[in-house]
Amino acid sequence: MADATAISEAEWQVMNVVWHDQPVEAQQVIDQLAAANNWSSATIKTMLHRLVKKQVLAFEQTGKRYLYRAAIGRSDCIRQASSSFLERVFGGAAAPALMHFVQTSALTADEVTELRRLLDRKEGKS
Amino acid sequence: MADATAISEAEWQVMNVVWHDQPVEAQQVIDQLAAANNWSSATIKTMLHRLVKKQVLAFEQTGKRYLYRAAIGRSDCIRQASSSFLERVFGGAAAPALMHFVQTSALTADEVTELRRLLDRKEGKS
DNA sequence: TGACTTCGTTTACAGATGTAATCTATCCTT
DNA sequence: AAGGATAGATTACATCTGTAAACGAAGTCA
Repeated sequence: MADATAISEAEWQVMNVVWHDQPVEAQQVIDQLAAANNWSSATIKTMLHRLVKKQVLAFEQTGKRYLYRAAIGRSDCIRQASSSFLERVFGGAAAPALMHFVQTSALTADEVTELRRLLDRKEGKS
Repeated sequence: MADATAISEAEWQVMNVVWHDQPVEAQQVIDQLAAANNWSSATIKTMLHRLVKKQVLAFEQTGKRYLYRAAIGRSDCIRQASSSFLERVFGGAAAPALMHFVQTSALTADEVTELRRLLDRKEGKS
């Protein structure tokens, strides 16, 4: 099944930090995730390593340390994860998924407005 | 990480058949999935077995055969998978996820209308 | 009633994942 | 320059997943 870029649960957490703070040193990732997840620093190092091997992360060496940065855009990964989720859980049907999220989420008035705007645009196009 | 009920990719396929045709015999599942996924019948039997062990599936024995039926509602699983997806990919923020899906999906006019209706209701409540 | 078929159970095995200890090379400090 | 701290690499290991063959019991057909 392995899609081109399959990022696991734990790896997503690491990548989210990377995308946010890029470029980052391992230590920064550790600072942000170790305590929160009760992970040892070794665990995070392993994940960084695996992400590099999967070519989701790239790094540039400065002296002894590495500076990591994403090799794949966050939006690409989101696209891929979303479509895989959609396929798996909703058989690929976006509408039911949307309805589910609309009904089960707390949305601010602004968010509702924005969504409505996107829907309008959508309608115009069809 | 294993949430109460973690259903894997392949298992979702099986469950989708079960929820749809419930109660089902193994053979029915095999008929619907084996060819499409290029799975041997043994593979599907394994998945049924594992789902029973995970208590996602229940069965009732009639003679030699089993009649399987879901032990967990589809909507419960959807809720759980959706929230896990949301957490993992969007850090739990529903609005960005919704926007993503609205923008990247093809929606019929009816679906758009329905979504708008749900949003209206949402707004009324806040 | 014996042979064949079929269904569920067991066993198998490789790769992915979560989780981490250990090793090694290197940089900083005294 | 020697010693300690540290970063990345290597090794470890249990569990989960995908995928399936093999096995044993039971129903079916001739």
